[in-house]
Amino acid sequence: MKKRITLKHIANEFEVSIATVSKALNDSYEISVKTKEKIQQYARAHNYKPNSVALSLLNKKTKTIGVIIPNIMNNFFAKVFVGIEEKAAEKGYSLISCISNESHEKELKTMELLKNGTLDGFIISLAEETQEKEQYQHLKNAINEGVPLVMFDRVTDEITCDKVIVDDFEGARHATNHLIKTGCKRIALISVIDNLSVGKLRAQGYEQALIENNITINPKHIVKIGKNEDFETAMKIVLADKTIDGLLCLEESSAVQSLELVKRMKYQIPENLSIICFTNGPLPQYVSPKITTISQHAKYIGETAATMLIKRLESTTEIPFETKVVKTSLIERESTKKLA
Amino acid sequence: MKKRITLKHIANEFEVSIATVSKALNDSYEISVKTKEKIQQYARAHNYKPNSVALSLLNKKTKTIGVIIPNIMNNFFAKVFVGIEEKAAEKGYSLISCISNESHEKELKTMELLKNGTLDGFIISLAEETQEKEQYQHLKNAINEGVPLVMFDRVTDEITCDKVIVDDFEGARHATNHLIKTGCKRIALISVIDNLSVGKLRAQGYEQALIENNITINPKHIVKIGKNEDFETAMKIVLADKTIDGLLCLEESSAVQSLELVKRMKYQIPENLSIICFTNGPLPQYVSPKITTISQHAKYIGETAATMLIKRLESTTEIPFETKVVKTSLIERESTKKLA
DNA sequence: CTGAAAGCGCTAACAT
DNA sequence: ATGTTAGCGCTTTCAG
Repeated sequence: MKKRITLKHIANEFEVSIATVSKALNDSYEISVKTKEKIQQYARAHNYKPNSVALSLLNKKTKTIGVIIPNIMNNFFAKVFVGIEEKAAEKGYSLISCISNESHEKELKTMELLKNGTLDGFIISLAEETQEKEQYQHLKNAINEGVPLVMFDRVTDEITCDKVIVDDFEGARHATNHLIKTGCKRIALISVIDNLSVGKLRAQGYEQALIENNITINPKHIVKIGKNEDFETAMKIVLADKTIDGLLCLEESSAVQSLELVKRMKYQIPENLSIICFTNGPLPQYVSPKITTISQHAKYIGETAATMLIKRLESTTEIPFETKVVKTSLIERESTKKLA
Repeated sequence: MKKRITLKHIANEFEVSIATVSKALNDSYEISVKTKEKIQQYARAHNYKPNSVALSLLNKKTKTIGVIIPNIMNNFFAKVFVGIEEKAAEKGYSLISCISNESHEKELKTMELLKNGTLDGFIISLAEETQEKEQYQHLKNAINEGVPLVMFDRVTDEITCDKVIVDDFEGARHATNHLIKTGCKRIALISVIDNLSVGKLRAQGYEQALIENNITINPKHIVKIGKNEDFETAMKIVLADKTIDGLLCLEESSAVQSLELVKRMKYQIPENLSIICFTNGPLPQYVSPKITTISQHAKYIGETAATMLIKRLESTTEIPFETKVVKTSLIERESTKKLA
């Protein structure tokens, strides 16, 4: 085990000062070509790497971004993370990543912990619990302390900062419209995420589409299922209404589960019942029939968030805060009828 | 935007030395109770946080672990990551994470980049390309430079370090045996990962089970499908042999795809054809029939890897290298027959 | 062309 | 009980 070599070692080796070595390695014009060459060569041979901790201390920049994500097992967040990672790596930033696991406390603690100089800025999507409790003090603190922040997907109006969000309202509205255009008349909304900002927006988009099409909103068709309720039981209650001919599921797992259920109940899909769900992960495309989904362009969201943050970090001037809204796309598959 | 407060500020405030402030905040016996109280209170009021970069420079420890993962969209790796994260957070470590994206170059570059003092150690699973090319110089370098390393899942004998691996051989052997016990006589092996160490081990386990049961190994039943080959075409060629009554798929997506295919071909599952696959992700359990899987205990692997690394980092004495082998579990579902 | 000195924020041994 | 000094590894004036 050879230990890491420092400027000091090199300086001793050639009996010059540390400053000279530093300059030589930075190819300063102040140093003679001869000296530069021998020092650079020695450094290369001994695999010298500047200690980035020392540089961070000096520059008060760590070139590191903190990423706080509610749940990496969620396909959407995993994809966003990939986007962030790619952009960050491209721009020479490292990522310190934390999984809040939907816990407010974990989110808060890691933010406090990391605001100690290790990070230049944060990219965060709020934990479910944070959105439920509406406790945003930790975010306000970060802002106050001048730590740049970019929020994505699960955001809040309480905080003024850069944001990247999905056009959830429009995505749901468009999907609902699509169901209607393909002949569905009685569409149920299945939400297991009504505690999330995005869940609420999607529900609003659904209602808007119904209104625009002069369809009366039937509260019985709006199914909000909590963590502790049994999904299948709740679904059976809705599906007792045999006239239901469309399902808009606000995330993928409820769509896949519903699909299994209605298949067992002998529905023909999409003939008697159409299904669309949010989140374009592997699940909806591996089941049969393949489920039509609303893509949120997760990776692009990640890239955008990273780009926004890095731009702010590297800007010398003040930049006004921005909220970027990413449009969704409907990916038609087998669970919906074709447009005539 | 208030700026981060330092010991110096506090020292100025009370007209004492920086050392006094430092000691006061560390509750040193050297400092009078009065002084301690007023300084601590001031620090709290002004939200003082020690600058961890300065501390890292001083202690030559960053309390940060680098995690290099081939692909976070892969359910197995995502789960391992969760395990690592949980353990690391518990022990007060942060994670710098990189996705190698199966690229040797990305893996190599990030390792070189991060070996600059930012990290205390690495947890890594090799990129596919690294295993194919068998280029391990970057890992050897890390070892030589005294950077502790823990490898998991995709490892190599070329490197001597702590390892956490799955008992892939035994998992495949056990699964194959299970198929045989439930009546399967002609079992095909479906591998899209024969370029990976784990893929090879699983294939060996399969063969071992056949040998033990006096079943002749039929090369036509061993299907290795490369990245550029069409999965469905390859499967149809195998399934032209109508006597095949079992499939052992070495990862989940090929199992799900096979399932769809054989369902279309009107096989009854598990009556005429049984299926088992590796990796216990959501996919196999959401399809119908639910697929029997081999769980690798991904999260536990992550926890173990993190524990091993941290133990080494915090140990003052030399610890011999260890390889922990995690046993798989068979999770029986609907795609296999019940044992009599 | 090279070096001495200061400083990034902090701790610890050593005065006083 | 408090302060001084040195140093972690590096860059950057400013002198020489």
